[in-house]
Amino acid sequence: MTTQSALTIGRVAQSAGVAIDTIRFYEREGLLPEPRRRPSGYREYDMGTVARLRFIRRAKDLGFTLEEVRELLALSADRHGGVEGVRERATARLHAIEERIAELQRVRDGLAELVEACPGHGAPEDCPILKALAEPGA
Amino acid sequence: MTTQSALTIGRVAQSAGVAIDTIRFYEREGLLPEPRRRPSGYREYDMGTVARLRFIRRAKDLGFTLEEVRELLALSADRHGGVEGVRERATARLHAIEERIAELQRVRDGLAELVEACPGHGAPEDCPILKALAEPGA
DNA sequence: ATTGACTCTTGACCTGGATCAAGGGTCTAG
DNA sequence: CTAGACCCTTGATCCAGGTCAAGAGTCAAT
Repeated sequence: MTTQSALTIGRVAQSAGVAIDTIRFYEREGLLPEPRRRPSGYREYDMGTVARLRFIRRAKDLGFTLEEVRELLALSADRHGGVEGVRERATARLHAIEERIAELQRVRDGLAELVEACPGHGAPEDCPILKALAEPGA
Repeated sequence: MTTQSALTIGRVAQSAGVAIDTIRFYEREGLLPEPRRRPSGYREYDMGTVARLRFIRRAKDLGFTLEEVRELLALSADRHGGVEGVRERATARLHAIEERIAELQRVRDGLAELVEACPGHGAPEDCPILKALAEPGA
């Protein structure tokens, strides 16, 4: 069992490795539910929130936007049918990443060719990099 | 020789394939010099500006930031020593792109593994994607 | 009891690269 | 001459994902 001890926002932030402001921001954005409050107004959390914040961080590391994370969180709470949605979103993300990689590879190849062809000295007119940038073609 | 006929901002925008607002924005940002003006205040350009805008667009397509483009433009005007700088910047950009590709490939591999392992149905607790996002590890 | 660390709210600000709106002047084809 | 397309300036707005500041209240250790 994870504990239900009351954590302050500062402790949660520490445990989850995010900034305090980020937690309040996520709350406003609907990624975290509104927490209980002490009579003084202080937010009270438990370890579940820490886990949820780590979930968010990991999803972000996988390239999901906060909007997509919101969806994933909703789907993960859906006991019937949520898993299909999760798999769909992950697949879509995977394809997007693959497209981005392919695009970057094209850019890299083009740039690598230019760098190789450039002697690194001489007149600007003879620099293939500058010529490629200046030429009307492509 | 390229012509020195006076072009309005609209024609330049059309020829270079950018928005009028973008041209004024680049001028403010120092990527384009302040142009001559008609008595009415209308900006007047020549084909050199069109070429310069195309240079900027191509450099952006290669992943250079506007700040870097500014540098490239300065270097391209430096008849002595500019080429070394250009090659350096291009090499740096190339390395940054390669790092970004490697990073995305790691993300892709991680995500692909999860998607493959996920049956696409069943309970959320059994979904490897959700488990990976929820687990404390890594 | 005090003090220093913590938390609260509201609301502004940041990056990069534009893009748009409002309100007004200019140019040109017919 | 006039209509409509074009251009001018200033300043606001957008996107995502936070980050910061001010001013005030609270908590815990000494």
